[in-house]
Amino acid sequence: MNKKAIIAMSGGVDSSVAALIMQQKNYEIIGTTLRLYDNKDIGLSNTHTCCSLKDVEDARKAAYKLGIPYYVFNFINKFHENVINRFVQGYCTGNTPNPCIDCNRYIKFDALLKRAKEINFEYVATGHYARIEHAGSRYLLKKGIDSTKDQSYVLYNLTQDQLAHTLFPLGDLRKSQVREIASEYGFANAQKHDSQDICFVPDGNYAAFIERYLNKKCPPGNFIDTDGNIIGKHNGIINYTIGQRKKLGLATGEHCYVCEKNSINNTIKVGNENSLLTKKLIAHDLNLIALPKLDFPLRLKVKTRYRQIEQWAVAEQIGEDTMQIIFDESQRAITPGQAAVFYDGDIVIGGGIIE
RNA sequence: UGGGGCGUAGCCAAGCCGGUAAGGCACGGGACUUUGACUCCCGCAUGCGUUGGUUCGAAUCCAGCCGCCCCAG
Repeated sequence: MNKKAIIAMSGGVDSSVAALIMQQKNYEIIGTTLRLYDNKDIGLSNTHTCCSLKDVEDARKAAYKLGIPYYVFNFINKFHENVINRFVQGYCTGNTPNPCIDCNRYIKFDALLKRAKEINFEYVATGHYARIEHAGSRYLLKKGIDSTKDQSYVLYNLTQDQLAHTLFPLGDLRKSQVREIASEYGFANAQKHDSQDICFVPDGNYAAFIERYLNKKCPPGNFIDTDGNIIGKHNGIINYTIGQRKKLGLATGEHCYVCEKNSINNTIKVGNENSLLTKKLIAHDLNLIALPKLDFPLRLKVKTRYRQIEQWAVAEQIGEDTMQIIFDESQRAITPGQAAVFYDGDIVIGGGIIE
């Protein structure tokens, strides 16, 4: 009997091709799109057919072409609770969260995987550019072959059990190949543009989203320089993130960057480029993949944001759930709330949240 | 009131022995990007406090007026 897999189909070219490949590998598959929010929750009118609704139609079309069953699963409550809420709370406490990481952690590879098991499907497959390898006693998460598209960073939270039941059919392919395959097969979305921005903030204005969600304005406060002098007014702490230069409105003669956010005093400290440099970070909420625990300091590479080349560092586990990272070279704008992900070559050792 | 100095874009600022408004910051737009940022590219004063004058030509020279700053009584 064929193995059974649920394919998470976003309506994009990647997950469509992922489904095609799974089918060609003789898995018994069904396609599904996750309903994560109502249009009205994200400030779009119900009649607005852009974004999520359009994507559902694209996914349905792809599934129809493949001749596979297709369902829409409702995860609105879970998404609200575990992704949107954490996102909003993160910003309000002065952090800069990455909601894609939470969505993978709580929705795609937790809620969806559980749903799959309930209906006797062994695997969840997605269109992520990453690879999973069963090596010895452990499942390893590795970078996708296409380094420009690698998404292992946003998947560092996967557990051994989740990895055992997850498939990434695109991990060995390049994006250009995926588009070719889609084109040859005749998927309508073969040339569809890559998604960008946070999915529940389609206009990119996440600060306006937060204020709408909380139904209150985030209070303005002071910009202070590195000596503590007040040098201007900010529009609310959620509008800024560490390392940000634009939209500060501070004409000091040189570039000014956010280097610290204080949600208690509602102040934002700004300084020059050099004041953003740090060699050390502490990450908590750890998930280790390649090994259960780090028994001794390990030399590896670390990414502190999605689009970044990994940097050499030494990692030392200093608590049950805490990792200390000391970089060889100073890093620019290490940002609380973002994830630090540890790599040994192509292998994801694990990761945690920067504090 | 007398003496001195200064008024160029949202901010700072060059130009000032006349020849048709540098630059930086800020801001706006675009590129990049499946998070927020960063980065890169493009744009950004028909006008130099104001009114006249001299001149082929004035931010630049001259005069009046307005405003601000400093010193002195």
